[in-house]
Amino acid sequence: MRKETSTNALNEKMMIDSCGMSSSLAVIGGRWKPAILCRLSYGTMRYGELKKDIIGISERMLVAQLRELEKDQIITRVVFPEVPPRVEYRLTDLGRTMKPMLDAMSDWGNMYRKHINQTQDLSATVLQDK
Amino acid sequence: MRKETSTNALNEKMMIDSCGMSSSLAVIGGRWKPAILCRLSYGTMRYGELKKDIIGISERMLVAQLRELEKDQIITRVVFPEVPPRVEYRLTDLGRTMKPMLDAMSDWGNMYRKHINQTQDLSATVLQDK
DNA sequence: CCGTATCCGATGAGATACTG
DNA sequence: CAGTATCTCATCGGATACGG
Repeated sequence: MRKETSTNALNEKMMIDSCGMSSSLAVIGGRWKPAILCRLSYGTMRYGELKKDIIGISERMLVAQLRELEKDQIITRVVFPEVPPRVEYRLTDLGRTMKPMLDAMSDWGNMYRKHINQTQDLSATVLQDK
Repeated sequence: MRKETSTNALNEKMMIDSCGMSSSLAVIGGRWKPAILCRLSYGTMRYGELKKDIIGISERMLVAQLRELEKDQIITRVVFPEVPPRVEYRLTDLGRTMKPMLDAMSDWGNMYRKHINQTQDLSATVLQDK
């Protein structure tokens, strides 16, 4: 970034050069984490609510992604010793610091989709800016 | 955004709920695209420069990622009809609109890594904010 | 209600050798 | 110089059945 001295042959260097983006992607990447984070950013949710709300996710994947986010200290899992059992998930303080990043990604993604749809509609099969 | 559409027609709803994040991740996600985008955000680069600079990437993956970014209209590939051949890659106007998002991701990722390293150093085996 | 366990196909990604 | 072509293995993600 500042200078590209490629004398260091470590992948660690590559990650530093990638400006922390790789670290962010390691936490929020994957198919389902955006959906989970987007929902929890609005507040606490129960397991069943997440499962019902995120259309198409399997229980296996939901649990796996929640466990990863918990391990990464982005969310917390609160178990209520009741019958029937109840488990709530919420963002940690660290998780809430993601908001500017999530907003930026959401904004650009929406803009990008509109742009792609427009160019597709206008030029149909022809890509004239290539 | 690209490849999920075939299996489940309801995924469209999920992606809208995910606030465009999925669209962004479809474009910038993956192991090598952060490294490529980060470098091209500083200006034009030749194929060989990218290959030399991004430690550990195989030619196969470099070409594949560049082709995807080109298809997504994020970068352009400029071929100079010279001997020896020369090919330059640069961001498109659309690609340059990613900067706020890339910066936000970079900033959060760097902050996150510092945070994780600190809590590891300080609390060792104990996680007290759980 | 809130998960695990198991199986399996699709995709991502690395190594190596070759080419216009 | 700037790529292709194959082969291979690891990981991601889906379906289904079962467990506390």
